[in-house]
Amino acid sequence: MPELPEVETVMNGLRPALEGRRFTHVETRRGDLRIPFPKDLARCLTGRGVKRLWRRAKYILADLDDGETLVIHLGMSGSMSVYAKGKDHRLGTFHYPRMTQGAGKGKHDHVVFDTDAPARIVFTDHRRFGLITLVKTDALAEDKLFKRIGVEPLSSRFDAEFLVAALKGKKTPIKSALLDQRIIAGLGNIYVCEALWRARIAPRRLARRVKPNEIAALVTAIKAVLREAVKAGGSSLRDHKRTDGELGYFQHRFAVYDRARKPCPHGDGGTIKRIVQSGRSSFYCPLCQK
DNA sequence: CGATGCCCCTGAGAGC
DNA sequence: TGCTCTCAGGGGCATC
Repeated sequence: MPELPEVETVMNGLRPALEGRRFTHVETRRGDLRIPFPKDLARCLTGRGVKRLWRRAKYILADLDDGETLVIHLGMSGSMSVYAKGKDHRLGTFHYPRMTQGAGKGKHDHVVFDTDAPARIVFTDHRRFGLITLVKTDALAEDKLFKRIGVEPLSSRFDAEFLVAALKGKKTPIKSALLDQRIIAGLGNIYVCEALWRARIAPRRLARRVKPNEIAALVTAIKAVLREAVKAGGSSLRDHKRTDGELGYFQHRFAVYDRARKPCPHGDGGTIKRIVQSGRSSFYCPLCQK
């Protein structure tokens, strides 16, 4: 499901329920996700406070007040729902649904976090490709999950010079290189397709054959599409929803993703085509992407 | 090391 | 209605 804009949206939605708050009660249901929950996760989280929430690649990170970080990945189908407890539904600028009976009792609700906001956060993931774990905060960068993660695309370190160097000599198609989290952190299938379309680069081009001026255009396109999508609350296709239950709306602005056989919005008479690259769909316009 | 293919899991939607 | 097939915003691991 979620790429950088969706993860960013979920993280922002969690903020009023988590940041500066304390876990009053935590319950885990089935722990056999991508990696098993740490032993006694529920018991050992209870009573601990969250100092700060942030995002790295497609991970949501909650720094706890005692030197550990709660690490959350939503996989393909994960979501976090926040419910307000008590009379006041409003937490900061967010208006969460009132907690109803059964919140957290669904078939695929794997963890229920109650905090002193007061709020209830429910982690749901029907495909179970997500993960929740704990890592020592000062060892995050060297952790197996993070040590090979590349540059944040919305940071100033991600520029044309960086990407030219990163793609140099790469024999893999440009589409695959952009999906490689060791190079750029947080891009997924949707935003790679959209950025390639904006930069007018065909997804099958070999990375090493893409010219520096095209790479510069690609960097601009990646930053722009991600910023627009974050602003729109991400894209809601199947599973993504915001923590308050509302949908993102960037899917209405897709130029190519999931638009096979539709006209290319560049308006030159091209038609969007779907191809498969390393088992995943790529959407592009054969007329304007060269 | 780099590139590729397969697999993890469940549900939705299409076609028959 | 119900079966079977294909596909899905991710990523790790085995293999060559």
